[in-house]
Amino acid sequence: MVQSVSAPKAAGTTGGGAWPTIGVSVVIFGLRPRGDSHELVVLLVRRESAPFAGLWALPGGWVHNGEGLEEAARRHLLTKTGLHATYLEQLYTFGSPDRDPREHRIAVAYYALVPGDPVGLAIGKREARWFSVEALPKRLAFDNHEILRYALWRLRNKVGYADVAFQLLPKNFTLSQLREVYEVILNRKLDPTNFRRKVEASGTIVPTSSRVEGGAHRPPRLYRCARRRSQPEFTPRS
Amino acid sequence: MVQSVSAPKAAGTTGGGAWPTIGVSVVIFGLRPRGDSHELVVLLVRRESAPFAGLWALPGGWVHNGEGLEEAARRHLLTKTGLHATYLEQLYTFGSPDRDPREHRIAVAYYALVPGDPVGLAIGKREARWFSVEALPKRLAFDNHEILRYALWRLRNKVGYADVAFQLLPKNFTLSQLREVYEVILNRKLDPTNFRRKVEASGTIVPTSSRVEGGAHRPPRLYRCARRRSQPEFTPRS
DNA sequence: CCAGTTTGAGTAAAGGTGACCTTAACTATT
DNA sequence: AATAGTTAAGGTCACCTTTACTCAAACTGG
Repeated sequence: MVQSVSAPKAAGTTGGGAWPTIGVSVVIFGLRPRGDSHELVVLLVRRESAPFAGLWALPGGWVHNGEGLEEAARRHLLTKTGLHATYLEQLYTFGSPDRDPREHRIAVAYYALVPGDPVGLAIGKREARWFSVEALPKRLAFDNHEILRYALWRLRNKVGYADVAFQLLPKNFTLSQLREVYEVILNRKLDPTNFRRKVEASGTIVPTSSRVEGGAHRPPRLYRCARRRSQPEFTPRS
Repeated sequence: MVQSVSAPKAAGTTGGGAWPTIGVSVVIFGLRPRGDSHELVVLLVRRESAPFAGLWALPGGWVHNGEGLEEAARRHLLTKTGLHATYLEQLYTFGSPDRDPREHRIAVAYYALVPGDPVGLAIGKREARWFSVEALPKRLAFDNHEILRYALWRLRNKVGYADVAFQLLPKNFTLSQLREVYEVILNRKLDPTNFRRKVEASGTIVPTSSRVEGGAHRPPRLYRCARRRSQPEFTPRS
């Protein structure tokens, strides 16, 4: 029953901040064509004001009172980038007192996957850009480098045991496309035959009747995800 | 710089709450003798004041300004129970606006493992008790039932691929003891021979020169964890 | 019509897992 | 003193999964 009357107000140097404030940060993963292949990219926005003005940062912001965390993440995702994420999962909560020089601000980090080739961003006034995960800016605002590193680690892990790769593809896809997603995320080549057998046995994809014609090779069959909207295997509702 | 001046208030009883407040909750797992075996138990404290007065709840409380999240979890763990956890890992952040009837309070949940047989608690004034995970109170305060369910799910998953089981045992232990920890957590019998082979091959334990004498059977060798203080495989520093 | 590509299917070796058997070493009982 | 009962510790075998590799099918472009 520790109840403080003074609400957190732009605390930091001021003596008024009794409790940490809270916000969300979203690591948005996408797939971008690169040569005859693709690369894994993340979306960063340029900070306009202090602290870290001019540096690139993860999209995010405040959590309103009465607003759920995932709801807040979706809101910032949409208003800052115009993107709809098909997949959104809580990552970790970063709460080091010195991660924001102004005040003790806790960030609940999420990561999102957006399907297709998200080249055009419906951005607002903010400058936003996709960065290859292999060529990130040297310095990012706050502890965003650490958040990103963790998100990448989690995605690479998760792709090994959960059906999360579809979320980066359009509704229908060939097995080659799906395999390429895995290859890009894991950063290594996979055997086409073994990959096919594994994913077919897992029952997570369903063959379509249509094929892709026009290639200089045998026309591949199109597949779709067996159960659309696959969410995290255990989703706390709160 | 999404600094909304008009903050949604309606923050519980206090009129000043523009943003959600933040706290930590800790799921503390222990091992308790039961018959000639053991059972997995969690520590709950009785709430003295509203809301949910009289109900059992997870230990926890506020995060101070300038205090790290894990630091806060350790503090509440120690002051409310007198226990030192050998293992502490962030679980999930629960932020549903209606999880606390008074105000929007976000809870960063941790789970902890305490070694040995933690029968005696150095509790303060609060009433605290160990509950078997098989016989929890019907109703818990807040969304603590959900947090607990998730913690148990995570522990059961984690024990399959990470070396966390040692954390519930004293420094030296026999393979039978270690196996029993797995059996209790997973709630099923394991083949002693196959378990031995697997854990020996994993290289996570080191044989000691000593054995346990006095049993009505061949004296078992004592082992210890290969790398003590095994922390989460990826530990964000922030 | 042939070269080149990817699709899609199959096969054999290697490694891990689960079920089961056997011996070792000690205590308690007869 | 012998024996039954217990768990420790080591081994084997069948089965499944993974990995590496081979090969035919189907299409396009020259």
